[in-house]
Parts: sequence; structure tokens; C-alpha cells
Amino acid sequence: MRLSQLFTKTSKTVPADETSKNAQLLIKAGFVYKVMAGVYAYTPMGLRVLEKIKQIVREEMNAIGGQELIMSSLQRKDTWENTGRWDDVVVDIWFKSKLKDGTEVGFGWSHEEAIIEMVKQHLSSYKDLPIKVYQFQTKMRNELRAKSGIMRGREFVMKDMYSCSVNAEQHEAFYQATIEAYNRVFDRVGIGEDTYVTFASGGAFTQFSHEFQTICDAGEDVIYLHRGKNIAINEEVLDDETLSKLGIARDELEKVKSAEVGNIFNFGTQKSQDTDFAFTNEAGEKQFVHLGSYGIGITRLMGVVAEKFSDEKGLVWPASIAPATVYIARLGESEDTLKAADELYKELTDKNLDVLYDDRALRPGEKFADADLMGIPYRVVISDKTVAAGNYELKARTSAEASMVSRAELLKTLGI
RNA sequence: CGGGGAUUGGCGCAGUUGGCUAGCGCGCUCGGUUUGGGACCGAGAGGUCGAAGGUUCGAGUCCUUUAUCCCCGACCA
Repeated sequence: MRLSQLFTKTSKTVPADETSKNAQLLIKAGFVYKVMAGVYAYTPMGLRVLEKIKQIVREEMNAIGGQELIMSSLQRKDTWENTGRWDDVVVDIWFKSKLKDGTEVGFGWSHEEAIIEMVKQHLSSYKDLPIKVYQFQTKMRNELRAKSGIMRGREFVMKDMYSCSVNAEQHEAFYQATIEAYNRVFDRVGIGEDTYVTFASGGAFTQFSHEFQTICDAGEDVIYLHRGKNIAINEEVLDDETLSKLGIARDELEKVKSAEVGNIFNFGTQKSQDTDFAFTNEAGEKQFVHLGSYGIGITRLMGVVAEKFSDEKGLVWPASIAPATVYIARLGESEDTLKAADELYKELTDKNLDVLYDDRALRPGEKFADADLMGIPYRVVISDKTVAAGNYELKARTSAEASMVSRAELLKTLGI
């Protein structure tokens, strides 16, 4: 992407009332645009980050047998009445509307019931199981109070996966596989170190559900860490009974603020019974499906990374989800420099590297400031000086000093 | 939903006890000088003060209603 073509611009200031760090940085860098409280649009730069995160999640979900699909945002009232969750008293975050003929519809805040309804059409025998499906969907939730920038919105992107199993054993195996897949996702996104599988309040079927909590001051949760055992307990379930069940002493725990980036639920057969979601087993008997639900907040994940990785100059994206791997800052407009920069841009782009090419007629300081603010992992300077010397000036976003490197060294550092 | 704060050119802000043509910085346009960490000089464009109503000779400044935004709390199955 040539920056001269990019319609978004960086800004030195942010709306004064936007105090959340992730929103400040993302707005300044031009990655998101605030439409209204809790509702953000993603610009080309922001979208790139989202898509990188989604691709990582997609690869890991596919690796454990997930099949991607996409449900609808508009949902039928009937879908939710069977489980008693259409009522605003039961679920107080519904956005609802009506068709022209008066038929009530809801905007999906979750897709559990909707997915079940669909999968039901394709399930009749135990031979059809297990089924694991997932989607990336925009969820609509009429939150009383949106907050923390993109970390808690009224409209946000979530990856939600659902597993349908023949029995508890099959369910449990997939549940464990998902925990491992989630850990790989968070490792790849760059927050693995600070993300803990956390015991939290469960549903009717199990004592605990598992959340994936990332240490983050902007988070809304409080968890107690056991670094040695690499597990955590949500404040809401911390009591003596839980501690003894997990074999942990209270004084071994460390209290931290955290953000929930993922969660997984075991529904057992409760919801299947509510929705008559069943199949026929070997003996010809009707059996209810064992259901699991697994979520990762994609936009929240982006917000958490923005919160955690930044400095006084701006964002610092982990390479795996950066909107571009390298920022080419061209200094000067001389023929040779133009040619050298254009060539490098073409070469890297041809090798499928995501490149931001700053071809604008701006002063060096502005280009450097933008490269830093946008948090691009590497910055390459091409100027009359470097062209004359036949090398490149390379600087990592995380290091203070730049160094002069040869073409070979440059390509090697960029991984091509 | 309870409490607190805010709303003035695109953005960030200032506008004293109501008083004449509403200012400043950034950004933008034009001209010139510059060119390795957000340059400088000069000349411009751009707002009717969130909205509605009221008090007053006179309202950005006071009153009422209302909308929106932010923060704290509650809520987050």
C-alpha cells in the first residue's frame, strides 16, 4: 500500500473524552473510526490487523476440524423462544426490530440457538457426528454502557465455534483440543505469555467454564494467578471449595486485572433437550447431542494487543498481526531514490510481503513518526545517502537504533 | 439504570461577574525559504457556540427541556 493513496491520515490529537488507551492509539493511527458509543468502523489499516487475527484463528480452528460458515445477523423470534431467551427480561441486551408485516426479528447477540436450528437439518444419525462449525460474525449487543474503546462494544466481531458430540467422552476430547488450539492462537497473536486458562463460573451442567484471560489493566475482570501451575481463577468463583478442588493455597495466588479474550462452555445435553437437538444411536434410540460453545472476541483481541503493546510513540504490533511487515520510508525525491524505493516496494510486494510504502512528499520526521505510530515492525529508509552507499537503513520498531544493512541482510531479516 | 463530567471551525482548546465584528494552536489552501525525528515566514479559507424553548435592550455566558459523548458504579446468562 502506498501511503499517498491511503485515505486515512494519522493525527496528533485524539478526542479529549476518549480516555481508553486502545481507542486513543487506534484513532490517532487511523485504524478505527468511532461511529457512536461502542460502535467502531475499521479502516483499511485496522481491517488488515483484524484479518490477520482472523486468519490465525481460522488456521487453528481448521486444524482441529472446524468447518467455517456464516450465519445471519437477523434472527427469528421462534429460534430463541424454545430456550426461553427471547424475553428481554431474560436477555437484556437484545436489539430487536420488526419486518414490514409486523414479524418480530432480533439482531444476533449470539448464534447458539441459530446454529443448532441449522445443524439440526443435517443431523440424524450418530454417524453424522461429531460436527464442529465456526464463524466470524458481528454480534450486536445493546449494552447499557459501552466502554474501553473497542474492548467492549455494542457491535463487535467474534469467532464462535460450536461442537456437537455423541457423548461426553467425544465432547471432552474436543474440548481439550480446543483449549490447546486457543493457546496456540494466543501464542501466535503475541499474548500467550500473559494469557491464562481461567476457571470461571460455569453453566448448569458443569461446575466451571474456562475463560482465557489476558493480563491487562484495561480489562474488566479480576483473576488470581498461579504462575507455577499456569492456571488462574476468576474472582467470581474464588472460594475455599474451589481452592481445595484445584489443590491450590490462597497465598500462592497473585491478583491481577485481566481481559477475557476467549471462553469455552460445556452445555452437556441441556440445550439439546431444550431445542430437541437429537440423533439416533446404534441401537436405534434417540439421543441428545452433547454441545460445546467456544468464543474468541476478535475485535477485543485487537484492543488488548493495542493496550499491551505500545510506547510513547504509538502502537507496537507483534509481527504476526501487524498491518504490514515493513514500512518503506523514502526520503527525498531524486530520480535514483525514487527508483530504488519503487523497486524495493515492488520486489517485496511481489514476494507477498505486506508493505507500507511512504511515497509522500513529507519531511523525514513525519514519516518516522507515522511509522512508529502505526507500529509497523520494521522500517526501511531509502534516501540519496543509502542509494549512494548501496545499502539500506533498517530499524526494528522495538529497537532504538537503526543499522545499515545489505540487500541480502534486509531480505533475510524480513524473512524472504 | 444510579452518580459525576463534557459538548464552541476538521481535531485539541480559551472565552472572567451576560456587552460591541467569537479567539488560539494543530490541520487545510496559496506563495516563498527549507529537507534525516512531526520545519519556518507571509497570505487565506473555515464556526453562530449540540438542539429546542425561555429571560433580557443584549445570551457562547443565565433558566427549562432534550440529544449525544466520556468516566465511576451496577449489569455482562
